[in-house]
Amino acid sequence: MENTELARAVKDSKAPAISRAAAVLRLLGRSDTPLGLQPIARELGLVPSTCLYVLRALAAEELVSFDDDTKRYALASGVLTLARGWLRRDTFSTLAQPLLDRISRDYGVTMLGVEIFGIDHIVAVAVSQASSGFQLATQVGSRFPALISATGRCIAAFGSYPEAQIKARFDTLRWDDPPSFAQWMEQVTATRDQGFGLDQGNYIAGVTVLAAPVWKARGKPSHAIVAIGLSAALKRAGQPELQQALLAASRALTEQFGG
Amino acid sequence: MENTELARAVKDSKAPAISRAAAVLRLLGRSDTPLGLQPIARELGLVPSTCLYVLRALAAEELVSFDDDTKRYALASGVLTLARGWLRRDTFSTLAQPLLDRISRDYGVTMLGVEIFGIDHIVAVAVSQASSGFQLATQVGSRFPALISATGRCIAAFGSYPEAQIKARFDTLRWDDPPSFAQWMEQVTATRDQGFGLDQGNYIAGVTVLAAPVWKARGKPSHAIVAIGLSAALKRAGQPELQQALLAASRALTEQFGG
DNA sequence: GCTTGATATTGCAAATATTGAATGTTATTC
DNA sequence: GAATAACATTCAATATTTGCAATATCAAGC
Repeated sequence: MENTELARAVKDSKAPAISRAAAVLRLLGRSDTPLGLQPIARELGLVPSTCLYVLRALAAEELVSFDDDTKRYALASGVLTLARGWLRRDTFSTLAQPLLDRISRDYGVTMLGVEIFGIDHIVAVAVSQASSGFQLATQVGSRFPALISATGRCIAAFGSYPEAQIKARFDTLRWDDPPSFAQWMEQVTATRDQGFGLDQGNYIAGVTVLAAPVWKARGKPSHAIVAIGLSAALKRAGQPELQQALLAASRALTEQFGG
Repeated sequence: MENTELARAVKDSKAPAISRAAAVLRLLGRSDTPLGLQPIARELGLVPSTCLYVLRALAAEELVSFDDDTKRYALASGVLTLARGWLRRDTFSTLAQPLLDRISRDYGVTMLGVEIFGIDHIVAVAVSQASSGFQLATQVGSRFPALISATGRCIAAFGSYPEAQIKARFDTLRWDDPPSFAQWMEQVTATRDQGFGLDQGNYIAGVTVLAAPVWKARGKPSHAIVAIGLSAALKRAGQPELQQALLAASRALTEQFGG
């Protein structure tokens, strides 16, 4: 479990309190309800007293809130203020946001701007929710495996990773309706030709996902923009146009951003 | 400076590394460019070697990024992932977002959902940028003094703070075009009657801000929703309707949320 | 209302993170 | 291009934090 990983991080680091603090913050972020001291300590394999000091320090920094009646801890909005510092300086999310908003509005889809972390994972750094109908809820900061869904096909297509490595990663993915590796590799090839990735109900049944890569520099794409909509709705309402809009936006972003 | 405050936090805490880490994160969040070890240590009054270990621990947790060529540190997207954990569980921002999006679209204004922290400060927890024209850039996580602008008038009007305390805070505010305290108190009274606060170019010249309070429980309002637009544009296009929309949304939120 | 089980909190000894000087490394100046 | 300055990094001694046990506090069950 995470316990052993945390134990290692604590051992190797010269500032173990920080590893513990980060683990606590992540645990609180994962939890759906505020947690008491004991559950936190137990889950992370920490000594309660140590855990208490960590929580107190985090509370003093306004990164966690403490309810004195229930003695429960939860994330506080201080984490948002940290995130703002990141957002403020991220060129991609700033440039992408208006484009995402427009496509989202024009086609009634949820749009994401994601940052690519190699073949490991992607993080949503800009979000524009579909205004109407079914909401496919994703927040800024959401993390996904790199090779999943439409973005995954882009990363495989344009990332020039050895096939063995891709296969190994591919085998760990969880889909609603998993494609075979062969099928998927065909789609990766198609992605290379078309310039965008397409996932029709594989990742989530009934949901179509399109993704187009964005380059900060030559080489592997650094980001992607993603459109997510109900397959039924997209069939009715101009998926071809959406594809063009997505491609145009991704090219514009590479232009401005990669400069 | 912050040095002395940090020094105190470090002394009092049983996990000083965490205070230092938080200070480092905030500094990196404030900075417009990545920073080297020395500037960080100097600014925060930390011993360089200690600061190095803090930065390494934060980097290992993916909360800061490290460029090995330039030896510079910056916030990493891990802070976004933490923020997501908070957003995911915040009822107000979830409920408010669609309402903000709609008003923003209908009236071409930038909409904020803010959380109120007593008479001290407010934090933007949901944002919907005006789609067109001049962008009044505010990100999720942005922090403002509690009594500034239209929200400030709401907090003064509905917060039942002693006037002396309000006056003391008021005197520390910075406005483009500062109202006198007497003028401002009149507007606070008007806010109590109308149910929403109005700032016409005081906070930012040429910009009109409206804010309506939202209650989680009886007593002081816990949140507010805020509309921000260019004064000239709002005069042309239905400020009265916007006021009604804002009031309706704030009442709906109090209903669902406070319910 | 008392007991029981659980939790949060404190004190103390031992392990170890912090410190400041020394060393290696890069960038800048002449 | 050498010398210098600033920087990042390592190292060993010590001041502190950590972990455990003991205590205090709380909630639930009988």
